[in-house]
Amino acid sequence: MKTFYITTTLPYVNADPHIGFAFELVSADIIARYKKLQGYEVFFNTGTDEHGTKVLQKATEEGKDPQVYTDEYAEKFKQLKEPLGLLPDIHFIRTTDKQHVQAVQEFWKRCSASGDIYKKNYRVQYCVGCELEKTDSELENGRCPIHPNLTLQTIEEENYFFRLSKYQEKLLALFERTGFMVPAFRLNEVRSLIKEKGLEDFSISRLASKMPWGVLVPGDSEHVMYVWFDALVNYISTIGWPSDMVTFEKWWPVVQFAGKDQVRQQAVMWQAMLMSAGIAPSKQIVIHGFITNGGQKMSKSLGNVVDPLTLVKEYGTDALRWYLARHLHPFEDSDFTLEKFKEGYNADLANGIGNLTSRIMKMAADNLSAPVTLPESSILKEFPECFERYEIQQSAMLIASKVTSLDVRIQETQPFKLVKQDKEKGIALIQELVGGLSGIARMLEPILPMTSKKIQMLVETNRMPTEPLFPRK
RNA sequence: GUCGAGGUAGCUCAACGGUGGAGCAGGCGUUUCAUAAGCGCCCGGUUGUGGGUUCGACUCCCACCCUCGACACCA
Repeated sequence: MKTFYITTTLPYVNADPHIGFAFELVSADIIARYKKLQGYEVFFNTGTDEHGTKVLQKATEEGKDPQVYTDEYAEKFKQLKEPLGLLPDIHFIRTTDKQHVQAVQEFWKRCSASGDIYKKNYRVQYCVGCELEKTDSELENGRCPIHPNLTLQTIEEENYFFRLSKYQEKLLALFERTGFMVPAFRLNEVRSLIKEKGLEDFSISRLASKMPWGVLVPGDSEHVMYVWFDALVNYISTIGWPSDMVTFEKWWPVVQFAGKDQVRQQAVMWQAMLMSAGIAPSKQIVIHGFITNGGQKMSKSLGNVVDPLTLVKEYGTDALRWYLARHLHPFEDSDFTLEKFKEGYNADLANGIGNLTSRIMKMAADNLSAPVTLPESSILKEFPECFERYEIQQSAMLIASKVTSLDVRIQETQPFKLVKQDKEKGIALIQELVGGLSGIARMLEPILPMTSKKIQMLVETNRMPTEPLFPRK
């Protein structure tokens, strides 16, 4: 059987799940479901990234043991499955899982054996005000934004480094592979950067005395692995590497979904790490954009983070999935507002799919003596092509246009009248419409699985819905 | 600053150099199978600005203005 392995990134557990991650999960889920329908055996992975400074910090703030803290958070993310309508057999890995930790240590050893890990002094900048280490991106004009009046201290410590520089040429060669990254312009960005600036080795450990919440470096208990190194390995540990190589070989390589802030980590660091460990690169990396809120960046500090679960509670799972699929650009940033969400819901779902189902199935229930037996209705041929290119929005738009064309067909042929004048012709027409509706249901399967099933059930039992599929809001 | 993408109808976006389109929103009309839903029509744009090439430019060239993204450990 053909196999297909797809994964999201693992969200870091220092904040509640937000709509951006829901977008990533649902997008990957739609592709996973599509592949299943195409006859593939599918492995769909997600999980939580649980080690590192920020988690330790958050746990300490809340007066919790980090393990307890991460257990709670992992549960929160696991519980997205139902409300987001994810495949029931989705795999959920935690970077604190024993099997993962062992895999990471083995992975380290492989890289080390390749001569790609070495010790070097590492300079960190330290803000006395925050009593925290600061990364360059956290600084403004070389100063801590919270304590701009204090001079940062430079602390040196010995860290392990990964020999990223060694893989520059190999990475560039990998990037030549067409379709390695979708959309291509993301790859062009890194490619030109590598060519201009080159790649420097990066630090992959921290002192355990300062930051104990991580995977121990094999053979050196004074060091803990930097959370990047640890987390990336999940993509192979989740499918059994290295203990179950049969399973691993069955699924690898992977199609990865990730946000645009992940390009470097997923396309450069992770691919180099795989090369070092002697493992084939990922199959494909698909980079999506961010969701803004009324044009503004969503962030905790701005307090404008959209909670996907609130939307699900009011509108339902498939309503959220529809919005994510139909109204967000797959690769660019898109804006979210409640008004737009509601507008889209009413236009596409209540007035569109929901209403069409009601009107067709009412005619069917009233006039057909038996459920329509369905010939293999043909699906628009552009439809699968959209998914192959990860153009989920396009596929949703095709469905919407199909809905409109059926509405027009009803208007033009007036089967509700015809059936009174020429019963035979009227019935034939209604059967045709039911067939069309069923075709829509089939196209909806990967995107709105529950709605698809509901419509198919109505067709099979020749009934109109007892209540609207999507009540108007 | 360097590199990249883009600025088109109120909003979101389409348009191989050949009379600027769609969806949503808004207005009018109309059908009754349907969720005050549907369908039709209308409204709506000197295509960022200024030059140039061309018989002809949203589309090519130059300049300028503006917006957004990337620029390494943001986990």
